[in-house]
Amino acid sequence: MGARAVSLEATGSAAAPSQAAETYTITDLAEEFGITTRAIRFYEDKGLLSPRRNGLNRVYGRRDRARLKLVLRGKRLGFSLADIREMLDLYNVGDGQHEQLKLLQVKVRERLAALYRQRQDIDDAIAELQDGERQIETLLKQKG
Amino acid sequence: MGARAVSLEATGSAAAPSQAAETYTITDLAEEFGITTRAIRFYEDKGLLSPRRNGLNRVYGRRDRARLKLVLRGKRLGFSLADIREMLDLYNVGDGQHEQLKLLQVKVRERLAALYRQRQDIDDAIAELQDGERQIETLLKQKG
DNA sequence: CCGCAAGTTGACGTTTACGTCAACGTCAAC
DNA sequence: GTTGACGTTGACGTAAACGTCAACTTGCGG
Repeated sequence: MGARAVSLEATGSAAAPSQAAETYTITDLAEEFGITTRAIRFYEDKGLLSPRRNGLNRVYGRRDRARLKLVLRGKRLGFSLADIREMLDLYNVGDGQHEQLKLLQVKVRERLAALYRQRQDIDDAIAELQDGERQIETLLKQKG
Repeated sequence: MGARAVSLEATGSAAAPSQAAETYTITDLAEEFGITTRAIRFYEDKGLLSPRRNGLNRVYGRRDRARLKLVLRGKRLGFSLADIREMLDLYNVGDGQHEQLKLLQVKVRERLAALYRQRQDIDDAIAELQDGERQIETLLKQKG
């Protein structure tokens, strides 16, 4: 269908500074962030995004784009989509209120604790593997 | 059925130092290593173990137990069961020959490289989250 | 007026390492 | 003789985050 309809000036234009609405198609965002359209629709299914519609077509505004950015950031930090959804929901209810901040703080600290544990596990594994590597080299020198 | 049949002296006895065969039932091993019998059977399905049989019942010897130990060690180090199978197979073909050692070395180095990358990612995430934590605290102090 | 590219929904497939039945066998004890 | 603990195989379920496919719809370029 015609998805390129509305997005006349997605990346900023020379003339017409009117900034009418700053909208994006699903492929605009997919390309910008290096993900697939399927992923974006999946996020919507999970309640992380809720773009407007032009008929059937999804129309993303600046806030949608910002939300997507937060989603990807959350993923990079290792949060599950469910976690991310929860955090985003919090921010949209009271918009940065005390309670929400507290909860976010809890989430962040939990994630940090998990990451510390993970790093410890990895360090242990690295140590063990380095040991193994040395042993292999010794064997290779002996019999190799 | 009768699984406790053969395993008269699994953990070493006072009399009868004959050490007849040193066999274990599946639950012996499961309990010793803190895993489920289902897991052990699963490993067998994947070709990681191949205990003898007493009729239908699995009978594990010392070598089986050693292999299982290696499997669990491999898992701790982050190898997939397929990887572990490959490595175990290598060790049983030529039993520690040059070629096998070389291949094992490659595997170990690959795994190390992956772990270094993972640790870097985790460190990045930790830094970002610590940053976020500070910002949250600042906001909480400001607006309390 | 037609085709094609881009969009849509919905359903099923993928991967890994098991968990969870179901339905059954069997041996030792009570 | 039956209960109960332990064993067996086989099949299906789970979780996460999408990929892939099918079957359509729609609007713009030519």
